[in-house]
Amino acid sequence: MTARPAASENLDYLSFVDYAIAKVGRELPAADLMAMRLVLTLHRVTSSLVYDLESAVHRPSGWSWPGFRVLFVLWLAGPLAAKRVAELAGMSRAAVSALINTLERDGLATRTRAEHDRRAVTLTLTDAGHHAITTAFQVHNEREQAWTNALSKTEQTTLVGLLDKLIHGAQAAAPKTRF
Amino acid sequence: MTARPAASENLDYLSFVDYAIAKVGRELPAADLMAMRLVLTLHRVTSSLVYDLESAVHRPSGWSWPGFRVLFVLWLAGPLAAKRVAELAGMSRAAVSALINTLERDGLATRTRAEHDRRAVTLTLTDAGHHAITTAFQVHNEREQAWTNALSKTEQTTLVGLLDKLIHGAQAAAPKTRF
DNA sequence: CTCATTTAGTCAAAGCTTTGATCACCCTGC
DNA sequence: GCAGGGTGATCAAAGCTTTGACTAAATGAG
Repeated sequence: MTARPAASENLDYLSFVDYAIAKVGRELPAADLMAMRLVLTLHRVTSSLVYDLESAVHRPSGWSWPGFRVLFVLWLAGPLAAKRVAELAGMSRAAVSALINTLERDGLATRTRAEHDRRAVTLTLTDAGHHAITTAFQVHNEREQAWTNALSKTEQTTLVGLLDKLIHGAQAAAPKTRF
Repeated sequence: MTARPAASENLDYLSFVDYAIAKVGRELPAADLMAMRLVLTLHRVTSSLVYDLESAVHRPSGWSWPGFRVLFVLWLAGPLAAKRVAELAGMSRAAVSALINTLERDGLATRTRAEHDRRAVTLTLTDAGHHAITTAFQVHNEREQAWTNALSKTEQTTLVGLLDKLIHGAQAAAPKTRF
């Protein structure tokens, strides 16, 4: 995990983490290098993972990662108000609104005015949308397995536990998480 | 970590993970639920973290998270060709090109034609850019500490180790990671 | 009942992202 | 020395993101 920092000419995306930590340690001795390493690593792992899933699974099928997230929420939590979709998928209401334009155009979801609240819009998966998400999810899940197979079941459980602890602790520290 | 799945009306961004896993387990018994949980959790933790850092630290100072990433790379690895910045910051050359337009306009970085290769462009931090990134990084790092304080030092080390193992394993499995 | 406040959704502006041209330049082989 | 192929940067198109403004509808206080 901490190979000897390479010279700056030989760096790549991953080895840059070690290099950066060594350099910041010299430039700003007061910095918390462990916090820095953790955030940098977390971000790089997740970016690589999302990039891989999007480019290997979703874009070849003609959709985007955000579109997948919306379809996924609608698939599992049924017809929902746009506001609820935004909360569960972790995006703004405006983003859901824009995304639904695309999904509706492609025939995957529909927008209907809600019964009791005429401001609200209810989003529903079409049959085509349901078929699309179940098909896509299976390929998606196979790819997830390819990634997680690098860890034993015990390690996977430990990792999830630590991530849960991290996010619940963060909520307690009251950072601005929107969610 | 696995509270009893809530009814769909009471879900929020975090509890949706448990709900989704329970539901997929019923709908698609062949799915690997642990892989699903790991990816979902990893994505949600990282999104929350990035959103917090961006909205609490970077946007108030007038820059974006991607802009920070470019400045960070230039700060630590010195004047660099645009291509190298793209590799180290984990974005496309086109993205760097667009980002530098903004950074140059704001006086934080400069573009100069490279000596030996007149196609290439060398990116350099201005004094203002250097001051901006060192100031921003310290606030950034304090916020990183607020997050990571939820874990003990031992847990932090374990988490980084597991993330490293995950990404190195993923590279071995040859997914499309770009990096 | 009515006026003020809150809330849902959409739009606009600005920025970042990607892929796929396109142009300029380097470099190797003949 | 020069043609062909490879490479660096930029641009264009399309999509997603955010915040903030705006409309319309629900709600609540008096």
